[in-house]
Amino acid sequence: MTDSGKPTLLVVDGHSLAYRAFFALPVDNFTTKDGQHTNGIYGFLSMFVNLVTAEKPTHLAVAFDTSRHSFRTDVYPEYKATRSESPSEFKGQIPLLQECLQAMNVTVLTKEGIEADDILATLATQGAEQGFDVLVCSGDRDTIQLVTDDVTLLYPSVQGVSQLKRYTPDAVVEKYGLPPANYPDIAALVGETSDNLPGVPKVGEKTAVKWLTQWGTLDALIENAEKITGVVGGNLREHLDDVRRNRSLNALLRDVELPVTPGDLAVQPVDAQAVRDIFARLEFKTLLPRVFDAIGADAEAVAASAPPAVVAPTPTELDAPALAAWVAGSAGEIALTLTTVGGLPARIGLATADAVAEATWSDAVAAALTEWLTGTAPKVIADAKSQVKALRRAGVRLGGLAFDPVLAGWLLRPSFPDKGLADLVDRYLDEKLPEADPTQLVPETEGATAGQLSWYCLRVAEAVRDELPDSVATVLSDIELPTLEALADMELAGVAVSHEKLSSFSAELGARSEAVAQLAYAEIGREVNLGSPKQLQEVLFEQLELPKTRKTKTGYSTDAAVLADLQETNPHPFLDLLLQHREATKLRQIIESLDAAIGPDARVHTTYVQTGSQTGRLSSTDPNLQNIPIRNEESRRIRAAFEVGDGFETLLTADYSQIEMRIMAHLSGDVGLVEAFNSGEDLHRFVGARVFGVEPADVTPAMRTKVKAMSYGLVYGLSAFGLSKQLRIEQAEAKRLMTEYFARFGAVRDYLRSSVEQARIDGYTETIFGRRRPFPDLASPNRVLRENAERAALNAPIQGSAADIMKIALFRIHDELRANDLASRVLLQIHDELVVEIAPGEWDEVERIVHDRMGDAAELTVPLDVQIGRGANWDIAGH
DNA sequence: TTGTGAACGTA
DNA sequence: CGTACGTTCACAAT
Repeated sequence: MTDSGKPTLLVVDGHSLAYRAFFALPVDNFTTKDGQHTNGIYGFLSMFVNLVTAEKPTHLAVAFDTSRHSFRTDVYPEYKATRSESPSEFKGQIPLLQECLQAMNVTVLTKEGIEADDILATLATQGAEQGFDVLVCSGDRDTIQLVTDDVTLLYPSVQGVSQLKRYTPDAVVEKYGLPPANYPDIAALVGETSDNLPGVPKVGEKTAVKWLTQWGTLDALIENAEKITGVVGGNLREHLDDVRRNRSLNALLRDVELPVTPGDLAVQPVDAQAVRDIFARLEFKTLLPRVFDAIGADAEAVAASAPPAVVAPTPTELDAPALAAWVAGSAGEIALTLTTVGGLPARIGLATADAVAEATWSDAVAAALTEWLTGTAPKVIADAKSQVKALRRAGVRLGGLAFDPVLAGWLLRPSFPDKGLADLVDRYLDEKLPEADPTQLVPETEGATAGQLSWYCLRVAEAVRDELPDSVATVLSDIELPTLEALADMELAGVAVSHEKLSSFSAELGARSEAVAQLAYAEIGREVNLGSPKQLQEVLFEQLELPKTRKTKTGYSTDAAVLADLQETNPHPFLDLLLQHREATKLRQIIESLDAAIGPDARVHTTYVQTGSQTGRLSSTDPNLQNIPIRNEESRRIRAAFEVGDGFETLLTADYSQIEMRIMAHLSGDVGLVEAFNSGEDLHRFVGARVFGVEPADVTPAMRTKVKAMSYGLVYGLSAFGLSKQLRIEQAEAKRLMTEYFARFGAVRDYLRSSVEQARIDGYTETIFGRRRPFPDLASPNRVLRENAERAALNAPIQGSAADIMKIALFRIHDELRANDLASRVLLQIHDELVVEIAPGEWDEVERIVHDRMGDAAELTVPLDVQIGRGANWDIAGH
């Protein structure tokens, strides 16, 4: 009810608003477990709830189009004909949205051959006549004609569906210069491209308004068309038929026969149970209370429909012998959780389907459980690596790791940002994992105990398993879990890093960067913060008046590529000094953080995040040891600080050469590329010879550089534009290069194309070993999103297969070293490289194991080439 | 104190 | 307008 005391009728165009929401919301975050997209539904309902909350209508209806076919297409078959078919991902959401609205007891109106806006027009007209304040919410501009003193249009702004612009008669006049009733006249003259209604050429809003103001009505204008001078006048006379047609089509019907009248549309409380059911299917959680609040719901019905609250059982506290007996008496899988303090076990909690037990960790507990813990009895552990490490620190090597729901959840949805047990409980059980509020000294809610965590872990594991395709389950059991065990040992081992080497280098760089900074200040006559892109922009582009090149979100780029470009076109001593300063401070910063990470054992222990990538690679944090510099001579001094540890003889490095190109050769079966790898010739020389039509011996360094960039670029979905930029050559030449390349290695292109096409059909890509990565955006109507997805989908099977192969090699080496009682151990993995610490006298045997297990990790149509290096530090070993 | 963007290191 | 990562700093918002 409005201030005027009149009832308020809100009528909404469901189709157009859901369509806008569909484009506005990222599909990744709005896809159910079954793969149903819900972004349009969610976006619409969210906006709808806000609208109802803000406007508090007393009467309510939502109208939908039935199909593209309408009385308008009967009259003018080309109507909306240029509109691309709305994507099937969107269309499938409409029936579900209507189901939601029905559950909310909101009247849904459709009529064959009639568009939603005609229904709105009819209800608005009737509503105004019957004394309602009417609100029309639509994304179609034609509804402007409905605006009167009693009818207000709410129109979504460009920023998104959440921002609605209010069109009252005054607002329409302000925006268009004419009252609402004249809007269709303007639109008829200007035309509407999205509806495929061409208007008068060269006539825009301004001219249309001028004419209509002058002549009063469209009919008067048409009658006086002869009097209009100039080219536009001629255009008008030539297109009078179009104008008449437009005007007749953009007039909304106000007398559609409907099964209801505004009076029938009184807002009713939602059907709590039905809303809960459909929202559960769509996996909407936060929306539920918002709908109950906004539309209203019977409190009792809401309570009655709520699923019974799930409360974790209270664990039984047991002593060591009782716990051992509990384990012995339990059949099947047992979930295990160790809470830790300082990296050592603190409490142990166990759960089966019907019992939960826990105990404080002690030597007695460890002793009582050792047989079970180290044996093959199957255990389920969430985020197992940290707990496996804690147990190893306590002297127990866990056996029988059967399942990790966190790893499994990541394999199912590698893009999901949070993947801990709490997120899985939320997603797969639709429950909340009790967590103590860390900001409160005395938390209101207690966090789950070790036993309860195990109880949740076991239930989540069951739910996740249900969703796991066999091939993905195999990746988990045959690749990820064995890898986890190897990573735990690598992290515990750490790598010896020389504080002395680092600190002297750091001091050197510190002095240099200070000296360079002073020289740079002298060049520009003042001191600025050389690390501040903002201040640098001022210096470069204002003070020195250098040409502005690449834009960033916040201004102009000052990155190394831009500075190098500027140095070529507008040499200035400041540029070189700035680059030198950047380099020195960057190196110093890397050194400092590395130095800070050296532990009391003089070693650095990184953490490998097994769920850290979307492709299957590992990532490394605290510190990241996968991005230690190597590119230039100076930075290699950092690698020289990674040394063989006390009690060991030397370091070994082993890396795959061109593994991604080899995988490409294998997957594409390209005869030329396969031959390249089997010929023993240098890959880029071989490819260059083919592409440029010369003998391998005659391939110049420039030719080699080009095909090398091309080959690597292929794996990333490189374009001619990108290639030309990277090689600093003309786009035409880059294009020619690509054409020549594909003429010789056509199967490569065929493979890349078909793999993206297959991914579009399946909705995911797959590696050689069955690891999947979903790509919902391949179906996106948004070109940028779609093309980004295409490049990522092209790369995923290649990068992912390489990651699989390296993981397999890694755990087999790890396992074989242990099985053969060798003290040598793997320390680091850098995607295609391993660093191994060799114990005295073990070089020969370990070298053979590493070489062979890396070489036979996968059976490809081309050999896997492995390069081995040896040295007292990483720099020497890496050569 | 926290979040974001630019920049830059690796494969 | 080339994929996949993590870290640091400056700067703005809080």
